[in-house]
Amino acid sequence: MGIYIRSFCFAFYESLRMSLRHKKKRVTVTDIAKEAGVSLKTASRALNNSPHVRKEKREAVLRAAKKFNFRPNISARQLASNRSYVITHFYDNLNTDYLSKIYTGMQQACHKHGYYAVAEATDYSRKNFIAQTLDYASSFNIDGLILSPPLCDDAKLIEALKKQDIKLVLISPQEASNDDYYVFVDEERSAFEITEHLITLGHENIAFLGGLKSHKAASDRQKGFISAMKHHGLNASNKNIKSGDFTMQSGHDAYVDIMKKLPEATAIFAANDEMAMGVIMAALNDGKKIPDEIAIAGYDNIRFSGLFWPSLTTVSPPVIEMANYATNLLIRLISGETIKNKRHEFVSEIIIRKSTNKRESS
Amino acid sequence: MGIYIRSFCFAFYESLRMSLRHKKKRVTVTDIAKEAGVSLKTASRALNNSPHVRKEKREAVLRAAKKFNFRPNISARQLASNRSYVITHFYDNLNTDYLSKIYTGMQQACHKHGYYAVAEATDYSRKNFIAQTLDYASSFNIDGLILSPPLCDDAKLIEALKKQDIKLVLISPQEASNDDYYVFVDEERSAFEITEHLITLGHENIAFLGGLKSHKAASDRQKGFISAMKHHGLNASNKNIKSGDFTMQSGHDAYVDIMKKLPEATAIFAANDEMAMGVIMAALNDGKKIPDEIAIAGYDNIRFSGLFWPSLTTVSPPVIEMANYATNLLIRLISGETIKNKRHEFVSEIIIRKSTNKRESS
DNA sequence: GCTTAAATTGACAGCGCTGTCATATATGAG
DNA sequence: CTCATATATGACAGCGCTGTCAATTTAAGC
Repeated sequence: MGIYIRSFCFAFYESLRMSLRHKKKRVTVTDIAKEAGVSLKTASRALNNSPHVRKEKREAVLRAAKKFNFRPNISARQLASNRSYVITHFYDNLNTDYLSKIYTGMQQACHKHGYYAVAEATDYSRKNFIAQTLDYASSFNIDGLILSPPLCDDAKLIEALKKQDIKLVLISPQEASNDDYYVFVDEERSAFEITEHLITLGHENIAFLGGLKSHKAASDRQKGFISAMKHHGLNASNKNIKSGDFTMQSGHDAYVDIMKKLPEATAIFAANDEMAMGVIMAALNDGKKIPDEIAIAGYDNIRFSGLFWPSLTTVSPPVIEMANYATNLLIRLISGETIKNKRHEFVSEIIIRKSTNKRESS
Repeated sequence: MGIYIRSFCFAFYESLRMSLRHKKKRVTVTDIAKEAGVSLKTASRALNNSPHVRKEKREAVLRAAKKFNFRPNISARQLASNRSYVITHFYDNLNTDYLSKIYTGMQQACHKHGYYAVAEATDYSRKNFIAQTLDYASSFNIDGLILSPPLCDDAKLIEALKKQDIKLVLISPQEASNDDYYVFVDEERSAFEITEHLITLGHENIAFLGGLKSHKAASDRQKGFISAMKHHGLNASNKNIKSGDFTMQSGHDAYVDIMKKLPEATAIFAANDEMAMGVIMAALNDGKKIPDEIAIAGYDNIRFSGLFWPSLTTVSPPVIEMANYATNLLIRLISGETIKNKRHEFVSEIIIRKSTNKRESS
């Protein structure tokens, strides 16, 4: 009985399966080659941009491919070349917002090159995590890996992957060794700019609400804040620099604290959006008008910051572009290209919304 | 929608590429067959759960497969069977939270059956949307499609896909025809339950904040609210039923309105989390203590509702499970199984947090 | 035990592409 | 113009699997 149910549930009935193959005629490289008057292999080379093809033949092939709306059969290519054309993003992170953006960027790049993008959740806390990851990557014959925080900061994992000759590109590592390929964003600069935005609006008493010391991004943001303040001859000291733990609640508490010790503050810049939202709630609770009596800025541009009310001025890291770039880089690595610049820096966008400015500009 | 793969746009240098093939010996079906003492084809059948294999042989094959840690080569299988083993989720929705959950559920099911899960953003507003989608699905040889709102409510699209003999399963369609396969969630029941939760806490004057009439889910939620109130002999009329537009701002405005017309209200149930958050902010602004003076419940369990402060009591639809079920269903359809139950109903979980209850239970 | 139908098994081709390697053609030096 | 070298091209095998179909074994019926 148990067995019957089991096989009933999971069996793939061969006989039934057969009936549903659709025999749509596929355009193959052979067709293209025939049309262009070259050999199969030359057509293949032209389609893969091999440099060893004469210009006229290449053009003839590409013309034929276009005419027939040719799409290479990915499976056949995979099988023949012993590559999977799959790029996987390993993550251990619950921020779906961030993950989706990475996936989108990967997909953009993958599409362009005939690769598949796959996102794979891992459980970083497992003890045999590295072994499992290696097993996965090799048994699925993954061509390349994208690693995001916190995985991209695990030196052991990275070393193990490199030893297996798996190409990888890191997104926003806290610190990267000289032979890692990675993309990152200049947090300090963005923090500088958004602070400057507040200063430009006329604020002079601006408080900064930082995060955990161990979090490199948070301290970079703090540096940016300080240098912007100093650059404009304003005060940046313990008096107006507080720290929280990145939760909304801590933003709320920080507001109360700030207003006690620095009642003249007219603007607060929090190192992440959630704390900024906590600040907003506390400020509203306190009867303050936003942004007239107090302006508030955040960091990260989480999805909710645009839906929040009032909508939140914040810093938006170009995650999609970063993932796109990282994936392109990875594909070039896989293809065997030699790449001089192992790192690429991105700059975030400042998104001005109603929590600092009445006229929303985003 | 990045529909066209142009692998030839960017150079893959053949000569360089050659150098990096790693010759790791793969375990193939042939190895398994040899080990198990059967033919290649029998091994293949056993591995694919074909019913036409004797028990002892099947077991021998599976034992051998396990021993060698065999993983079938997906590309070869794709090529030989003219199927892609790819299931794609087409969406046009910016709610990354929701999308990630669907992807997770799809992946769980896909993993189990050796399929790949792919998520593909589409641009529903394009005029040749249907043609492009069909083109994509057929040129990538997609085996099956998952459609979520709003795509799953486009009768024309669905009809066109069916005509192409592409299997599909819908997630939460507003209304589905009799021959669609779909999963859905009982909104009315969950709304009933969460209303009952408020009633159990002792609330008698409960206001409901609904959404747009055109939104079927919103009106189902309203029905659930009304029947729970009536069931407990409480009033549910125009006096305590308001409507908003699903934004935080509208939640805020509704709170003000409710307090004007129904000052004795001690609880508000909003038809989505964003409005509930707007209500919370307005209530805090109004000097009310949550949940002591006013309890607030939402719907959807968006990621932020757990991070919000106070955290929000809400209804959590089992999106991952739904996507998992839908994908399993799809795979069975692809495999040619005949399925009696075309629809499957899910029930949401009520998540009780601090906006209604001091002792958070989640 | 014999006949017939059903279930099980295996030999083999071939999916569409790329790697290999041998051949052909172009280029350059003398 | 010739030979050496670099470059371009093509024939062919085979990646690992599944579909086909024919051969074989088993079960069923009498």
